[in-house]
Amino acid sequence: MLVERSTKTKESLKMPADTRDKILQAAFTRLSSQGYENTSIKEIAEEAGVAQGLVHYYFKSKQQLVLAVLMDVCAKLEIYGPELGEAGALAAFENFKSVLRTRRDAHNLYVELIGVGLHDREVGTGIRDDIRRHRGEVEDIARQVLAQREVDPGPARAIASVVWGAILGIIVQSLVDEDFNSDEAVDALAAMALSAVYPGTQSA
Amino acid sequence: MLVERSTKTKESLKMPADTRDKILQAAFTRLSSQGYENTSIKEIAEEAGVAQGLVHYYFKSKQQLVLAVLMDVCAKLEIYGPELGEAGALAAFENFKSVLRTRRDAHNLYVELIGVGLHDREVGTGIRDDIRRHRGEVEDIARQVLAQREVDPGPARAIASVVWGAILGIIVQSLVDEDFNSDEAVDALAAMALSAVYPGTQSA
Amino acid sequence: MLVERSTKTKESLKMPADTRDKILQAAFTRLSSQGYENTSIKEIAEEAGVAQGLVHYYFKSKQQLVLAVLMDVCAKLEIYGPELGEAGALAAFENFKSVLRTRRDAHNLYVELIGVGLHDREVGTGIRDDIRRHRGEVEDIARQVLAQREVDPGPARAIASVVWGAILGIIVQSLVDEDFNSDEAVDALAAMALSAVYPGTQSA
Amino acid sequence: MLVERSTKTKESLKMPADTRDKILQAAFTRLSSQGYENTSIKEIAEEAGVAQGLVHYYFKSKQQLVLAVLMDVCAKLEIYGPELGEAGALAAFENFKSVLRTRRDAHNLYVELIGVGLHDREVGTGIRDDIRRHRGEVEDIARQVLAQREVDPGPARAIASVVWGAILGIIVQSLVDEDFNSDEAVDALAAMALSAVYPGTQSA
DNA sequence: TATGAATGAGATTTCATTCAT
DNA sequence: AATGAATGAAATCTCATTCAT
Repeated sequence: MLVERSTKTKESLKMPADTRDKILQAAFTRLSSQGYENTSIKEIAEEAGVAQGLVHYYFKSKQQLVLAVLMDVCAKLEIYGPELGEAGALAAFENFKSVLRTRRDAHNLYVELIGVGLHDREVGTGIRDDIRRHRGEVEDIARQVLAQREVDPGPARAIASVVWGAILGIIVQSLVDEDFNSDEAVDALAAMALSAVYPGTQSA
Repeated sequence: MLVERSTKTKESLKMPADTRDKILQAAFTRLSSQGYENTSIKEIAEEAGVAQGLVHYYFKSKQQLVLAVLMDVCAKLEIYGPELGEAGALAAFENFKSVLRTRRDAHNLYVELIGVGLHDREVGTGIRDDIRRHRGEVEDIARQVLAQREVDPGPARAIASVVWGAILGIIVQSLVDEDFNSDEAVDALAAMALSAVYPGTQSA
Repeated sequence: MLVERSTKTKESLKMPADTRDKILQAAFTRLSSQGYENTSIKEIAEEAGVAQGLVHYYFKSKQQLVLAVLMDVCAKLEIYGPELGEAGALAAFENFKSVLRTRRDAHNLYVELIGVGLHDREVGTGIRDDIRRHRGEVEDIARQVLAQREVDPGPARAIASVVWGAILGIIVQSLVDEDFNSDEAVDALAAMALSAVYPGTQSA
Repeated sequence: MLVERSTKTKESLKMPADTRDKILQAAFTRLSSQGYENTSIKEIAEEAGVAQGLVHYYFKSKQQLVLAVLMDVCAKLEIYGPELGEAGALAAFENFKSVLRTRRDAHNLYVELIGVGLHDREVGTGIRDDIRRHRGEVEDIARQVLAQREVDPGPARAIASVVWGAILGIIVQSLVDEDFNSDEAVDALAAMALSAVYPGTQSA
């Protein structure tokens, strides 16, 4: 929606969206590298090159600002492509491996905000909805695969819970432990997810 | 309350450990329910029923106190029993299902401290070591199962990365989303983990 | 000065006086209900439905705006009618009883501005002049009554000080204390004022 | 209660009450001379010679501090002596005349806090209770006088409303208008109050 | 060991005012 | 006349930490 405003061809106009974006960018930069509580509004304003008060002009509170940043981040974590079924799943896992390397900053912020969300209603809701959305997407893929294999689609939800959980857990491990071999882990997850589709049917 | 200390049943010395524990307990209570940054030393002291200054007598800083609490929490998250091999794995998964319900407070704190650890060297190290230890234990079990089945134990580490990751991810989802069906998820994880042991060999 | 502008031929032009008045009205509404320091220019602008900057276009500063509002309010506190002498006094007291009910908002603002005026030169001057004017009007009536009764008009000023003081004090009590019986108080004041005219002559 | 602590003969003890009092004194000084909104916690701390944070250590908020100061001020406004009946009334009026000169600072603060109290629940309650108390005391005196004169004590409350109202109004006028002759006003009030006791009986 | 007063830095937030358009 | 983005100062409040007793 912000984009619409910047698509105005007349570049001479005051473009408040630019300022808002500058602040959002600055907030993301600082928050992802320093953490939620170690980042002050003052620092964000400095990073953005604007007066401190302006941050509150665009975002009512620090919480609201963080929430806006979170929404941006969530979008950046998308790992699914256009392909469907098993091919789509494999492509997504492949993509995830590279995202794990290129989006460390976003992951950093995301994981920290999970923690923040545990004690902050609004952030918590944002995180929860994002997790639900992602899990839902994984469930769709699982359902497609199960359909391809012509077996009971029942366990799709449970499988999605595990797969998305493992994705979260792999993200955490790769952030926390510099020695963690994330490629190996993602490959194993892919194998387990795709092979386990059958047995899951019986046990769930 | 202070009087208890005068029950110097053992050596004539005062027993500071009592006080220290009281503070640790209080810190855990408050931290797990309110979060790291929403909990002040003053509140912890009040919860423990001691003077504010005493907290700094036992713990050099808030960070050190949190670190000490973290160690306690890590111990509480143990899910493995004495059994070995596949039976041990199944028992651990069973146990995990109940721990998910009974240790919400510990999980809350743990997950938040993962976030804190991303920007705090000391907490980060504590978390990382704990995660490595857990993953190592899972790896041991995986190795036992693979041995039982007389197949290549090579993928044990990768499997452990996925399984422990999924455990973390399931913890997060159960904390964040009140509608999350964690039993279903753990059952699916158990099925995937135990059935997928074979295919993992080829793909990793 | 407002009048001059509105003497523009009539309705064909945009009527800035309208805007100015809108702002004044909005300021009165907010100030009287929220208080001086709890009301921001931004709120007043919103209440008036104009841009924030426009408030400063019409009023150099918040102080000036408040001063303008004060003038309006003062006019609204008039309690004297056209009648003279004792009849005029009685009518004024009667009128005061109903004003106490219908102008609570104006009284609210007035009383608060008395407080503000104690530490703000300009507001203080406005309040002082208004009080002097009111007291002068009371003094006129007192003088008429004393003349009617053919006694020394000397104590008129002192009586006015008391009567106007009591009016202020009754306003305050009726604002501050929801259980205050203002009718009873005003009746007593009327009785005391009119009966005391004689004895006052001796003691003052 | 604070006094008790300072009555400890051992003057070597840390006397927190001293610090609290220092802050209260400083707050009164600044508030009465600069006004509620023009006085910052920082200034009060400086006036008291303590760190800013200490003010919040003793008083949870600025509001609470002001409330505490208000209580002190209310005590200082007492104008009644030990005498009873008409003599007591006359003495109180006499006393009031000098208090008007000597307690300008307290009156300043009191009047401003009436204004503040209109939009601040807690301050408002404090003011209301104080006004009720004072009015009650005046009512007692009025009742004594009426009893002395053996007439109906019914109008005592109404008379008190007027007399205390006039006292408030005279305070305001003497603060706001440097030319106001307060002695003259108080004398007139005394005369009106004492002479009007009779007619009031009939009219109220 | 234990207390709690005292410190001082820093964080969020509010707001009157200015200014370019 | 009108807009609303932008500024910068200041205010309240919180808090980890220190220190004298």
